[in-house]
Amino acid sequence: MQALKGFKDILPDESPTWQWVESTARAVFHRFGFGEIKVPILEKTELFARSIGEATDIVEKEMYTFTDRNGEQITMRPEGTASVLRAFIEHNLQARQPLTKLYTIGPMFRHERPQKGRLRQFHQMSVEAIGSDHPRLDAEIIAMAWELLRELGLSASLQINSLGCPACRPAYRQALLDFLAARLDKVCDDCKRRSETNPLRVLDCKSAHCQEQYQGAPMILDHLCAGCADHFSAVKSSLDQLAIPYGVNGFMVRGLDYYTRTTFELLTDALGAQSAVGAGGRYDGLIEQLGGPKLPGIGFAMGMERLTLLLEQQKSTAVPQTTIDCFIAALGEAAVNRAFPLLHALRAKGMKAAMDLEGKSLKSQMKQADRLMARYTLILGEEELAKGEAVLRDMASKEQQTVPLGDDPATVMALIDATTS
RNA sequence: GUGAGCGUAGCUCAGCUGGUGGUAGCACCGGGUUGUGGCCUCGGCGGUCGUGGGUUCAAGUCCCAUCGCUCACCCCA
Repeated sequence: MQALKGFKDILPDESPTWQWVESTARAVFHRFGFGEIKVPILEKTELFARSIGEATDIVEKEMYTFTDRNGEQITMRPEGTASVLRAFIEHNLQARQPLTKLYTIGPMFRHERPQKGRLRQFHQMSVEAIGSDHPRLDAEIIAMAWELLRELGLSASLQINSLGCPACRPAYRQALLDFLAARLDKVCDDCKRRSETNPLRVLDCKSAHCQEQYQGAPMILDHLCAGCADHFSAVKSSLDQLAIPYGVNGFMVRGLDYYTRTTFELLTDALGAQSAVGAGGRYDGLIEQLGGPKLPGIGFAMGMERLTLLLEQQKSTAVPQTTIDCFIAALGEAAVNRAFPLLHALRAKGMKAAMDLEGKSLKSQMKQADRLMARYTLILGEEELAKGEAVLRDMASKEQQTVPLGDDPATVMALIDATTS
């Protein structure tokens, strides 16, 4: 038996890295005023079709969609935003406060060919701010993503773009299509296809030959309406205020249809082709499109596999090590009988404690203590036991002291506490 | 969906033009140290060579299929 293609077990060795990413993210999100929302993994297929876009690759060929026992078309979420907005609308969250800040963390599913940093079940931290179209909010959101990466000890480059709005994008799109129409016979098959499905993406083609054809192509940033142009320059100056470095990339296009105005990506060069560790943008018409109030919003997602890969790749020392407070090494049946309830008592008092249950040699038990990175080892031998004592060894300094066991097993903990502080 | 590379011990890998699977390293267990970890040293445990066919006297090695992994394209976090 083996896991499905593109599905992966996260083993205990890797868990500390994952937990650290998650706890750091939560801390940052909370500091920026975001609250956690937990949303279902399954939704009606229609939700994703309406938000992400019928013609996108995700909806067209990557979703895990099936008919459930009641004959309903349901889908395992391929991203987080749609579900969060559905919940926002369903529970009228806009009625509680003018600006709603939400994040969710969990698995997403896309049937893609697995690759470095890309799995079929992957994990994202997804962040949404709903209720304002102020450009400072865009900058604040980007700043939060930036700050999270900084606190994780990772570096990435920030690229931003504006995709315009329903007032200016259609005209630009038409101008681009006109431009492409004259050159369609000279470009690669991918570009021919893209000009049908997502013309804005054509300009980002990697082929040098195609790039030659696109010299002088109309650029979205030159076709923004006054409102979008002002918004974009305000976003840029707000980022300047926060001293967050960015590059403007007029080719950057998102794969989801709902984006408007500001879009951004956080890119790394350390993950091969999967260079985006985080990306997002504004989606001002989406909530209304899903049947909710006419409210603007902006959000981003970060890929947890990619973050943990980066941390492991650079052997980050920031990830806290798993250690234990005390290992109890007991020698002989009488000592084990004394140690076993002591172990339980220490744990009940909040201590990370461990002991060997197999009656191994002291040498073996010391090795276990070392492997578990125990701060202390409490050695309970026949001799000490007879005197109601034990030996407490500081594993780093190798200093040992004889300690009274006392009637209450937890006195040992008090002693360790005192020694630690 | 397209293309390329790769599957040998828990992990990292040797294994030549087919001829008995490696005293390999790491990890694990034990001894050296009859009650003291990391270093050292000695020993031990551990393998359906991904799976199924085929060629051959003989296949880890060659061929086909299949599953999986990896990388890139596409797309995307």
